[in-house]
Amino acid sequence: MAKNCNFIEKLRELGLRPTKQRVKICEALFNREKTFHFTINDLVKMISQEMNEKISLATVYNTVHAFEKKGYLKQISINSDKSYFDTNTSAHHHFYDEDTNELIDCNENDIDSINVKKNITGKKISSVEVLVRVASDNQTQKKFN
Amino acid sequence: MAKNCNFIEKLRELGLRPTKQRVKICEALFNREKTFHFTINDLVKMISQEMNEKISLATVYNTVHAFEKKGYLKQISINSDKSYFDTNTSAHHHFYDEDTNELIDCNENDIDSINVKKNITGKKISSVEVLVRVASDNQTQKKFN
DNA sequence: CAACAGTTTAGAATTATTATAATGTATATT
DNA sequence: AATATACATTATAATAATTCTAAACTGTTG
Repeated sequence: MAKNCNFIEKLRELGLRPTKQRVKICEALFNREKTFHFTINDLVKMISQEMNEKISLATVYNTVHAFEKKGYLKQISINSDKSYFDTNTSAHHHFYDEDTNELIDCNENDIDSINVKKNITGKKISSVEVLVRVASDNQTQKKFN
Repeated sequence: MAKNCNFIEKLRELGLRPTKQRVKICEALFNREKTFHFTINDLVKMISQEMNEKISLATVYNTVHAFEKKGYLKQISINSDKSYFDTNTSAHHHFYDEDTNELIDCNENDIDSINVKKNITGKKISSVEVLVRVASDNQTQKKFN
């Protein structure tokens, strides 16, 4: 952590102007040892509280989406109510704790590699994601018809 | 397909009053041969256009969520922008066509069973879902730091 | 340092969903 | 069958997440 990367250079390489807002957001997201999972709301709160900086909500959305488009952030699908992002953009899976709404990374060894046997003509697989939901108690499923 | 199940009885068994709106929604959802994927919006449109019935948006939300809570519908996580439901509540995986936003069921044979080796103490696995995204062209991922 | 294109911003607009409170209706009881 | 009551439906308002807009601002290039 605190690699103090030259975010200005990084941003420039991406073709994004290194504005002070973007650099701050980089510091918030990428100056970390561990993978970071967040919602836009988390991030805005973090920046304003921990970093004592006010960045417009729209700018945070723009920037996060710009980073996502460039492949430096990944969007994670959980239950639709919230939209999570992940600083770990490599192919990896997640545990989702339904009790605490916490998202946990899977290591490579936690899940055997997925073997997709179906092929859709004209399409390439762009990702294979596994979401393992865990909870204290389990519910059973029924069939209607 | 027109199994013409007795939805009134079914609803009653669930402890849900068989109102005409609920029966209509059952007809829209469960009178089908194949699994059906939909958003609330799709469903409302279908009911008003194809079935020529006007059911309040709030009622559709309430009813779909009631069915989900009872385990007769399943919510599927894709990209957060839309919330899909599935009439197939058994454990199964999905393909998601990023070009057309279409959701396709996986058969049992399309993906080998997932072996989850990690164990979270005090938690049970409540589901394991795989989402295979497909698209015409592929993007590569990069690392920021 | 001037000019320009790309950015930020506050606030409005949009979209999805949930809450509210009045009205309606299925069901059990008479 | 009429009635009471609890549960449902509805239109509308409220909330939340996200995107749009248009004006002001700022990196960058020359």
